[in-house]
Order: sequence, then structure tokens, then C-alpha cells
Amino acid sequence: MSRWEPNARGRLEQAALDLYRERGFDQTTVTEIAERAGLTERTFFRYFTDKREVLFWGQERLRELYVRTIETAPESTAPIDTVVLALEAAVPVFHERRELARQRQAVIDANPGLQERELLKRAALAAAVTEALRKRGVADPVASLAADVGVIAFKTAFARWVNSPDEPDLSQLIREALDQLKAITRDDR
Amino acid sequence: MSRWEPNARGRLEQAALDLYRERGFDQTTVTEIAERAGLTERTFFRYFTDKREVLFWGQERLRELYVRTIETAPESTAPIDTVVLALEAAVPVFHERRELARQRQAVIDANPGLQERELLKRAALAAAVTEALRKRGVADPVASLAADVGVIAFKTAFARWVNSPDEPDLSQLIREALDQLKAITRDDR
DNA sequence: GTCTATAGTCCGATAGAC
DNA sequence: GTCTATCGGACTATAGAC
Repeated sequence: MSRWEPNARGRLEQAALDLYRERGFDQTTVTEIAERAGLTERTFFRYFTDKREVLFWGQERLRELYVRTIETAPESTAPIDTVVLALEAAVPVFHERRELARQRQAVIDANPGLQERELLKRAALAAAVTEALRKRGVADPVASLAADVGVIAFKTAFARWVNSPDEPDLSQLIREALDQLKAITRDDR
Repeated sequence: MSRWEPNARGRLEQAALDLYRERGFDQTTVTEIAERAGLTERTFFRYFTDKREVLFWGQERLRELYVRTIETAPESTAPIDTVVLALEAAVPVFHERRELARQRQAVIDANPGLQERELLKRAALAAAVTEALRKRGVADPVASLAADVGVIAFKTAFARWVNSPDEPDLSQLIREALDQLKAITRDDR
């Protein structure tokens, strides 16, 4: 038997999401989150640097998955296709947590401060993808442009996926978004 | 004669930029900014909702310029070209303030919190561009994809422009970035 | 685990412009 | 009189220091 309940981090994350949904992000104090998780405010700040960060777990795992997928992609793969491979490799992570993703996104969409943080996380992932492409010998600015295009395609696909009543395949939505993006940037129209 | 020195807002903006450069964003308090501008902390918060916002004046002007340019673009112009027209219309705004833009960007680049805010402002501009395209009859998701592609091209161009020792033309850098972006998304390679 | 600085809010007061 | 810009003080919660 251990002295504390296990999984303090997970309990804080769950308590925070629940409270943000119940009464809104601004109306929730860190003290309340900690109380509901059976911990103290101080402990909250040991796990998360601030009140927003508690919603963005899984970021690190996603980053590693992207980078690893890019590292192991066939050498001949074009930059943009390499990025798509990485995005598709992460699709199961989302499919397995559809309801959680939906709830989380609803909270974020209701608060500009959380949207800021989400954008920063997305930019950090784009930077990691850019770096992984560079390591494969992709020159700048092609590396960062390919990463950014991938982010746009994913963002577009995710927005549709997360709130659809039916359950479309995220991979397919990504490919669709990318196709539309290609059509837009094609010169011959 | 009025009771107060004129342009309280401008004085606060200048004082804030100077202090953020001198000692860093985190090491600067709102009280110090207000003091240097000859005002009180309370007055600072009447003009700006928070400490970051003071760096992002001009945002509204830029938004109006983008929207107006899109509204008045020739009907036959393709979505992506309409966006480029808008971006180019705003180029003089930057060319006229190169040194200020440089200083501001250096402060932002040194602080994640400010980067968050910058990303949110950029997203807000993209949303305004998307909306302006929709009003011209551009369907979704083409409207938002075109806006996002424009944002990427501008971001890429701006990053090069703002720190070049020589003074390249921002318009040309935007067109170059867009060309590279088109090459990346082209299927035939 | 306690203590503290500071961001950010609220309500109200005041002084001049119109 | 009304409107607007500044200031004052009290207050809470975040976040970091010790």
C-alpha cells in the first residue's frame, strides 16, 4: 500500500477538465481543482506550470510519434508526404479518445486564453516536425513550409472530425484537406 | 490647455517597449510602465486588457486594410490571389516602421507568453480574411485554407525581412514564399 | 509548505470638456 | 447638466521565491 492515492497527475487533469466544463475556465480556481483531486494547490503547480497547461497533456507523446515517424520514413518520400505520414501515424491517438477530445476542444473554444496556448502547442509541434525534416536533409524554408502546410491540413480535418455526429476517419479528412489545399495553390485554374 | 499630457496610449506603448527591451518582459511590472509614461497602473489597464496587449497596436488597422482590399478586389480574382493582394496592400505599413518592427519582434521572440499572443493575433487576422472571402462567395473550407496559406507565406517572408541587414522588398519575399509553397504542394515531382 | 509580488477586477471619486 | 479621462484603494488568484 502506498501512502498516497496513485496517479495524482491524472486526477488533476480529470478534475480540471470537469470543472472547466461545469463552470468555465475563468470561474475555476486552482484551489478548487486541487481540492476535487484530493490534493493541495501547491501540488498542482508542481505538475503543471500554470492553469492552462493541465489541458495539454499528450503533447510530448505526439511530438515523439511525429519525429519517429519522420525519421523512419522511406528516404525517397517527398517532404509534404513525409509530414502526412507523421500526421496519419498519430490518428489512432485521437480515434481512441474521441469523446475526451470533443470535451477538451469545447472548453478551449470557449476561452481565448486557452486558444493562445493551443496555438503555441501547435507551433511547437510544427517546429519539431520542421527540425525532423531538416535532419533528413530537407532545406529551409521547404522544411518549415511543409510542416506548416501539414498543420493547416490537420487543423482543418480535426475541426470537422471532432464535432461530427457520425465518426468519419480522421486520416481521410486530412487527405481531403490536403487535396483542397493543393487545388487552391495550383497555378493552372 | 488640457489637464493631461496628450496621447496617453502612445506613451504607454513606447514606455512598455523600451522597458521590455531594457530588462525583459517578465522583469517589467505594469507599475513601472505607467510610471515611465507619467500615469498610474490603473490607467494602463483602461487602455490595455493585459500586459501583453500593449505590444499589439495596429492590429485593428491591419484587419481593416485586409478586409477592404479583399472587398474591392476584381471579382474574377482567385481566392489565393485575393489574399496575396491583401497582404501586399499592407506592405507599406511595415516598410514605414522597419526598426520598430525589428525591436518589437526581438522582444516577442524572447518570450513564450508574447509568442502565444502573437499567434492569437495572427489567427484573428486569418479569421477576418476568411470571413471577407466568404462574403465574396468563396465556399468553405477553401476560404479558410486560402487565408491560412496566406498567413504562412507572410510569416515566412516577414521572418526573413525583419532581420535582414539589407532591406529586401517584403512583397517580393511574400511572392517567393508562396512560390515555394506551391512547389511543395505540387503533385508532379 | 509558507510567504509574497504582481496581474488583473471592481467600485467610486474627481476634474475638466462640451 | 452630461461625458470622458484619470486616479485611489481594496480585493482575489496566480505563480514564483524562499
